[in-house]
Amino acid sequence: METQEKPGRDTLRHRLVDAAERRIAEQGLAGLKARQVTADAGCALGALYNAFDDLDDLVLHVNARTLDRLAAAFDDARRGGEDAEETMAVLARTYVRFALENRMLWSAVFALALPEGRSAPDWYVVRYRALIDQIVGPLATLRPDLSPDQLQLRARTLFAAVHGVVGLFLDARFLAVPQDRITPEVAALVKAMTRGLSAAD
Amino acid sequence: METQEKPGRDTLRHRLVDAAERRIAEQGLAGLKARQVTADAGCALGALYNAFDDLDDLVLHVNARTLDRLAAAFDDARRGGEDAEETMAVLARTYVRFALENRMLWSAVFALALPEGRSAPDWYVVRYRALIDQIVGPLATLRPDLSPDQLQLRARTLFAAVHGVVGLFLDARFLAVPQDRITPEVAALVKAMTRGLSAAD
DNA sequence: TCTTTTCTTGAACATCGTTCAAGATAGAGC
DNA sequence: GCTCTATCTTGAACGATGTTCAAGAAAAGA
Repeated sequence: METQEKPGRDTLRHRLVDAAERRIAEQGLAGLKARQVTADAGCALGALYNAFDDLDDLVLHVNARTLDRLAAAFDDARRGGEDAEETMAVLARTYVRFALENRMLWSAVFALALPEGRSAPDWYVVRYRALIDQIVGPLATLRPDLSPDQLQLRARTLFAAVHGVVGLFLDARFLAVPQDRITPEVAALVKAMTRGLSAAD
Repeated sequence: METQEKPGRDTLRHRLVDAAERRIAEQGLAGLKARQVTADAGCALGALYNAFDDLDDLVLHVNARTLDRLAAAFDDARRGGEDAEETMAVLARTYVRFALENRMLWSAVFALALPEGRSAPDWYVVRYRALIDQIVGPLATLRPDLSPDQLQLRARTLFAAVHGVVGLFLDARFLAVPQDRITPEVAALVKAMTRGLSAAD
């Protein structure tokens, strides 16, 4: 059902994603309204539903961009570390920094709740998997005891754990924590998870 | 602004929380509608706004119940462990089991996004803090090198990390993972985080 | 019993996502 | 150029939603 993306940088689809990205970055996911975003993109309300299935579909495209940017940051970061352990630490710092600098867009990636049963399309999942794969590399060096299958799973666990820490700390619903304490905590978490050689599993 | 809670088990407030809890448990947070919940509770639409400030306010009361039940489960669990390390492992298993058995209600606790700037009331934050405090105990035994302040922070980190793992694994948006693989991963995470004595921080 | 306060009601309002029939536009074939 | 067809565009309309509010009912106090 996903129509071919025309390469043009000035298609309606592109302008809509731009407008939605701005809106989410400024007002958060909840601040994204169909009427507002179509006005920003300079088209009628209904045109949105010709370009995309849904508002959720539009958000998915914004989120894909965000994931791509994080993946690019990971790419740079991976070149920074001397050994695998340092690479892992750099990746963690990169993640924290990215989340802090792109708060709204980053939360939108995880706040979007697809309706019951509807799962993300392949072109979206691919991006998430690419992120995990960047972790598998250094993790494999640090944990030669784990099978490829276990490595894949453990990389996701590590990602999810860091995600949970950053997310729950950023969310001011519960007691707010000074931002400069997040990075050390995440570093401790990652170090503990990667220094697992002495202890089994 | 929070009015006195009358003790009666059959007040309108109580019936509304009951109805909302059922609705969330069955349909998820997104399935909770003002008209539906007031019909279930047997009152008019407007009565909701006399009993509670808001729909969000109602959800907060449902979430408080959920947090109380998790705290009770933690209470039982803490009596189960021989030493501190085992206690911590039991707490982790308890958390995972609780989240799996109360999926919708548990996600509602973290899915509720208060409007910009509005933070949770004290009577709600107290419940979250109580949960963390149950972790601080065994963690203090395992990590005598940490100051009280660092302990409080590290307990939150641990909680948030486990939360992230369970949350991201349950969310079928990204690749789904068999449920029986979650518990071992969380166990490995907790073990790594508590066995930090040899490594610094 | 009268007065005052509190609770209850459901119609009304504003806003939202989404649909759709009608009009505009753009190619394709000749 | 002309015609037919397919696609894009439009904005009014629909149904659902959260919230408000004036009016009436019930309860509480004196």
